[in-house]
Amino acid sequence: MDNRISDILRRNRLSVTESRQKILNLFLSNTGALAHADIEHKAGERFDRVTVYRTLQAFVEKGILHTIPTADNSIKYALCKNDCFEGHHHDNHIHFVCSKCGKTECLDDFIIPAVKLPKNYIANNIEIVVNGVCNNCRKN
Amino acid sequence: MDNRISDILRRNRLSVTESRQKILNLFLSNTGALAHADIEHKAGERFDRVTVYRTLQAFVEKGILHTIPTADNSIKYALCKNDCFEGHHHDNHIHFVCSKCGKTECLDDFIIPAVKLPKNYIANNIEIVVNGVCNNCRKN
DNA sequence: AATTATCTTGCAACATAGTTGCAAAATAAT
DNA sequence: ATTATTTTGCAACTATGTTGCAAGATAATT
Ligand SMILES: [Mn+2]
Ligand SMILES: [Mn+2]
Ligand SMILES: [Zn+2]
Ligand SMILES: [Zn+2]
Repeated sequence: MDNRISDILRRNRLSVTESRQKILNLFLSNTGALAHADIEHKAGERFDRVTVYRTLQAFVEKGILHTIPTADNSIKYALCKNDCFEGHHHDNHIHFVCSKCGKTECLDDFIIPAVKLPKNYIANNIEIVVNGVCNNCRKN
Repeated sequence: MDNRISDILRRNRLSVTESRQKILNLFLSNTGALAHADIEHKAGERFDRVTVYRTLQAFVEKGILHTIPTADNSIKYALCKNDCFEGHHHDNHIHFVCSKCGKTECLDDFIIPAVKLPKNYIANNIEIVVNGVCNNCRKN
């Protein structure tokens, strides 16, 4: 399999195994976020449910993937772009869910704006999920 | 039970039953959002799981409650303040989750700001959930 | 107020999502 | 090549959510 993939795994001190390579490959060769179920079935390949759970969990811990909470209460996973590492995520960008094609995207260049809060409230993390119609679906 | 409660139910064309009154009362006498589990056990009272699901669902449909998606992928429910009605919610405010006391609040007066999106993207709905420390917990 | 019609509830049974312990298999270290 | 460590898959389990249906409660009608 791709060399880049085993590099990423080794860099994060994860032993390179077949399922980790295949699951990571799904994210690298896919734009958009994936749900657990997507991964479990993807491409005819079938991984054990438990392995998928543990792999996603490991990837999130290591800062390879981040989670996206969506309105329908299903977690999606997407690649971290740059400066995330073990236990320290910096994925402060807007997420977009298209109601036509269902795709969930990271809008990596669209920074979370400052939000006003009541007096003495402290913000640590701000999640913004926009639901709407993406460029592609608007045209068709 | 409180008169106001049966009024709300009748106004929404819901027959006034004991469980609906008790569950609605929980929200009226409680600041902050409640999760399904909170409601199921609340105050020694025990309602059947199925009844709680169906009641919450009915209240959301009627515009009495709205849902709040949280980062840990658990839905919370909170009262709609004003102009929500059957199938048309207008709860476009910020939600705040305190990481100390765990309380989830509707910041009803804190309007969702406009967010920049890529060209040709259309926003229909914007969810903002802020995680941090509330006024109360900051002082202690 | 009594009867009838409609709606709601609780139970059982089911479906799906997620977790844990453990032996076997795979990977990494020596 | 051998040993040590990590990961996997299975089974068994818990938690969460859904559906059909008969019995009970509420609302409408007389
Ligand atoms: Mn993202
Ligand atoms: Mn709210
Ligand atoms: Zn789209
Ligand atoms: Zn607090």
